[in-house]
Amino acid sequence: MLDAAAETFAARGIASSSVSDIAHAAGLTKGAVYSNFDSKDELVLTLMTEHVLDRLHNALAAFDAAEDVGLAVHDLGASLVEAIHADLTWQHLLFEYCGLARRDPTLRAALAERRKEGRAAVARAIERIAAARGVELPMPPADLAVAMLAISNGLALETGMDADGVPDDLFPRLIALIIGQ
Amino acid sequence: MLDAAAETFAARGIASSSVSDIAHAAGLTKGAVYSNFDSKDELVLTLMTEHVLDRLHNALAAFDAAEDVGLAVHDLGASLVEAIHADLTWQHLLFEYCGLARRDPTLRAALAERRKEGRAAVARAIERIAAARGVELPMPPADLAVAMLAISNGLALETGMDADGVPDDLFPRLIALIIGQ
DNA sequence: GGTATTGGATACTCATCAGTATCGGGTTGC
DNA sequence: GCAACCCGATACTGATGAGTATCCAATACC
Repeated sequence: MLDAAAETFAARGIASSSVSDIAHAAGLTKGAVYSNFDSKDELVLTLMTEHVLDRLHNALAAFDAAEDVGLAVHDLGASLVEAIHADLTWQHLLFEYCGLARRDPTLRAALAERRKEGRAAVARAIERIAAARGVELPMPPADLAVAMLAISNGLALETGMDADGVPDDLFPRLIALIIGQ
Repeated sequence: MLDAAAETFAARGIASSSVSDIAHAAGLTKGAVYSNFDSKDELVLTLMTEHVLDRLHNALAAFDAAEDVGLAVHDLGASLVEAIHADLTWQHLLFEYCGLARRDPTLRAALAERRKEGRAAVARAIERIAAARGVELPMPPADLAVAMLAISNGLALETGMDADGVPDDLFPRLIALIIGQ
């Protein structure tokens, strides 16, 4: 059900997907949706929350792998880029969701909360890796976390507008410059 | 008329603004809109095109000012940040527009074209400034232009999700690190 | 001064979509 | 076996919004 919703949203966007569309994609009807969720909004919220947690989990796993296996910072960036590419559609969904949240105080608060947690988790991961490798960070881990997320999202946005001209390895190159190798 | 549309879009978003809303904001009615534009889509396209050109023009003016007055790179970044802050709403409109374009091949092509031009203009400005100051760029100007636009947009996105935790001066600090002072 | 043109108003149509009410059929518990 | 209960289907409602048809008035043009 949530999978069907995810597919539909990916194909048509959140706002342009009707509840019927979603139900149909799941091989069911509207009634089924409304017997599982109170409203379309709740469905969206559930789906996004779940996926955001997934993404965060994956990203942190990548960090941990980097720590364990001893990848260079550059390679870590590359592996993140790969994840981003595979997940471009999702990132664009997040952008739309972000736009929706702007006009809905409840949603906005919920999103801000989760985002804070996500940033904090990334910040801790950065700090851990830096400590493990003896890397001197050029700014507080929290700011660095914001920067990494922003660059990742910004590049995804740019890719969405015009995929040519956004080199695949731009992200790791930027990270390397910011970290100072 | 376009001003009214811009205000309405800023307040309610593009998709959630009805043609009546826009007309009303202009002190007119739907008929007036449809006697000036063939469709809502055309109105949106006109408005966004115009505003994108404005933004580009302003950004380039900022670059030129930097060159003339001899601001440090850091200060240039700060002045850009100011422009971004003032224009946050607009940037969020661009994100929504970008999402709309994803599902409309015509729109997508138009947006990609304008984006390419914008990036090229920024790249030329960067190259010019670097040459004027004898700064050695860490990567091709084109890539640097993409990076700057991406970081600016990424930070705007992040600010939209949770304004706290995105320091005002993060952008110039990142630029400084990337350029290497 | 009279006619054509244009910018805008009013009042529709038509489609879409969130949400509701109600019904059926299968499963679970007794 | 029977009753309570879900889960899902069907068939609505009500609202909204894009787009259209038509009319009106003011201005421009001859």
